[in-house]
Amino acid sequence: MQFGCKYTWYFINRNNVALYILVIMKTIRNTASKTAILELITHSEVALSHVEIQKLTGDLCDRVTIYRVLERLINEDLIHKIATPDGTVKYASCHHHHDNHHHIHNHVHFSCEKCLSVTCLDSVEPSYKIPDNYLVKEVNFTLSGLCPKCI
Amino acid sequence: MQFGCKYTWYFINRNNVALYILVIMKTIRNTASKTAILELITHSEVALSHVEIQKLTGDLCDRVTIYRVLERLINEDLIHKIATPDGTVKYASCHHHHDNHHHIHNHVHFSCEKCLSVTCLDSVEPSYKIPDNYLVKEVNFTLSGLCPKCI
DNA sequence: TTGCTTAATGCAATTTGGTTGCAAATATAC
DNA sequence: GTATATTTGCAACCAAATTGCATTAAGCAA
Repeated sequence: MQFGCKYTWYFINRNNVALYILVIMKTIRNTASKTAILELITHSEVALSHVEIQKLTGDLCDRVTIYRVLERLINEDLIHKIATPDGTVKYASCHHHHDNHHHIHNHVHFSCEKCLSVTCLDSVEPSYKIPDNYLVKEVNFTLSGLCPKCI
Repeated sequence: MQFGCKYTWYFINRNNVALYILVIMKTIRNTASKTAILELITHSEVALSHVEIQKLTGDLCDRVTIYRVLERLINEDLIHKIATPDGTVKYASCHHHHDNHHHIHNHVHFSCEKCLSVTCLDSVEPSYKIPDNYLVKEVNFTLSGLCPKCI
């Protein structure tokens, strides 16, 4: 069998049933839009919304492309999505402050109600207790109020 | 001066300027839509979105009315708004578990990534430390993963 | 370098979520 | 019951996000 893209065959034998699994590997491409948007987010002090990215990139690319690039960057684990308490979606770069014991992704953010900025608080480590019939995979901790600049 | 609704006059004297302030008291009315929507939210195990409320109420009222009723219920402090990690807005009834020391409104929720349900975790009390150049007014703590039903 | 394959983009159209203005309906006080 | 202001329904509007499809271009191999 021949394919133009990269692929691998896996073989497993389960319950006397032979399975050949074809894994097609999608090659991720680097484009001008993608690198520019990632640059913007990683160099920004605060988390950025789609409209903010659109204004900052100007006519670099279509707004639909921005959506698709953001989606890809999330899949590649280069950025993460933040929802502010009012439901606005923002994007920030990942710093990978994982909980070493349980490999839980921690997101600690501060959302200023005055200037509407969202900042990652990498130094803050929240602690909590939860009934063990829940499986926690991600911790999303958003504090809101006034940031140092607006206080 | 005469008004059909309730009102009070306040008088203050500040910097040699006399101010008469008229405070008009809006009377809140109970309607079929309002009671039905509040019933729905208070009796629901999980937080509900606008579309979910719309489906559950059927043709009880217009979708605009739902928005306006929800807004009023929030103002009356009977329900509160929750933003899930992906940016979806949901509504749940208030249980008033305030932080006794700082009078900060605590919102602790669990968001299931499989059934997309959002539940209030009233028993969980997160602890944290934050640089004191921030003024924290509200704490929004959302854990995500798998809920007991989906585990 | 050239050509091939498939990922990524642009554009238009569409869907979804939420808001606003205004006339009509209705809850509450008297 | 009547008066009055609140609430509702409807239509229109707006912004945010998604989808389909033809076109463009990134990256691999020869």
